[in-house]
Amino acid sequence: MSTTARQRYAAMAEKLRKSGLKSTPQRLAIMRVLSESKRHPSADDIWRHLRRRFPGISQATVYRNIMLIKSLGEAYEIALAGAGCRYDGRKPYPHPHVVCLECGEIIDPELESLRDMTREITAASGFEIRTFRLDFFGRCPACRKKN
Amino acid sequence: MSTTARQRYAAMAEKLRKSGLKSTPQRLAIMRVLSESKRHPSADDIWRHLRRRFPGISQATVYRNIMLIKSLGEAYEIALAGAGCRYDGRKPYPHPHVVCLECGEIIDPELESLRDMTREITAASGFEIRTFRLDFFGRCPACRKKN
DNA sequence: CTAAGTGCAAATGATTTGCAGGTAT
DNA sequence: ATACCTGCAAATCATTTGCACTTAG
Repeated sequence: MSTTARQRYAAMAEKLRKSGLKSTPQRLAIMRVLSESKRHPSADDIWRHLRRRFPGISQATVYRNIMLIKSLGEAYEIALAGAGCRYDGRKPYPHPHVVCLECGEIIDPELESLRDMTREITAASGFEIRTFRLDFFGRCPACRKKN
Repeated sequence: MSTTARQRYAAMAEKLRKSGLKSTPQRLAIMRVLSESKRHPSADDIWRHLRRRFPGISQATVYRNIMLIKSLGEAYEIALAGAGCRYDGRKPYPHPHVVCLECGEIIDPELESLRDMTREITAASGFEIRTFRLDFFGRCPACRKKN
């Protein structure tokens, strides 16, 4: 693993400090969850998790801070169809996902062909590509064995 | 153009008839809009459009019928982040989109590299890929000229 | 001190559902 | 005749916002 959770958290907290905004306990705790979670948690997941330590924390605070952290460029929003959004604080930039339709597992593949595809689109459409969303859905190796 | 709006509408209406469900005027009108619109309309767009001919039509009817048409395999839901869903009745199967961040235009590119990418994912992850969502966002040629 | 942040509850906006009356087959 | 449908309004669900009260710097 090239970047550790600790490093991600430090980078987030540092960016926050530099921004001049306040480092509240709730805000830092949300950053910690985002930096550590490999599960692409939803706002609700984060809220539930933090209620242990901050019994009175409100969902509004979680949403507001996720929004802030996104705007600092330190979290990436994954909008999977149907359900609400999920967030990735470990790779805070657009990247492809592969989602298992049976167990819900999400993996982040490295795709050599992504560069080619972007080029192909630019050539064919004349668009200047800024970002993307690229999700594949199927059955993971474990679920393929089960059935 | 390989398939005309007329052909798409006929295919939809035919599938509906075969399903044993009723061919109500509202339902057929929604199919007509979906088969003709190149704009990937939202449920609200369709509702607004149909209010001319059906002054009392409700949004619920539009939503219920879009859901039905989707389940017949005759429309494809495009879940763009932020805004609500939009629908494609002309290509009722998964396909990539390129969306202009400024004017909202959506085009459907043909991507040679999609096959390669699917292969690459299968090889790298062991997933059996069933479907995908693939959206690129940027600025269209017209908007690039403006600024 | 005081701008920024928080909790709470009410507001949103897209979509859905319950129900009573209509309509296609 | 009778399922299936429709319109209406109320209900969801995730997310956002207004407001009065804290708190970090």
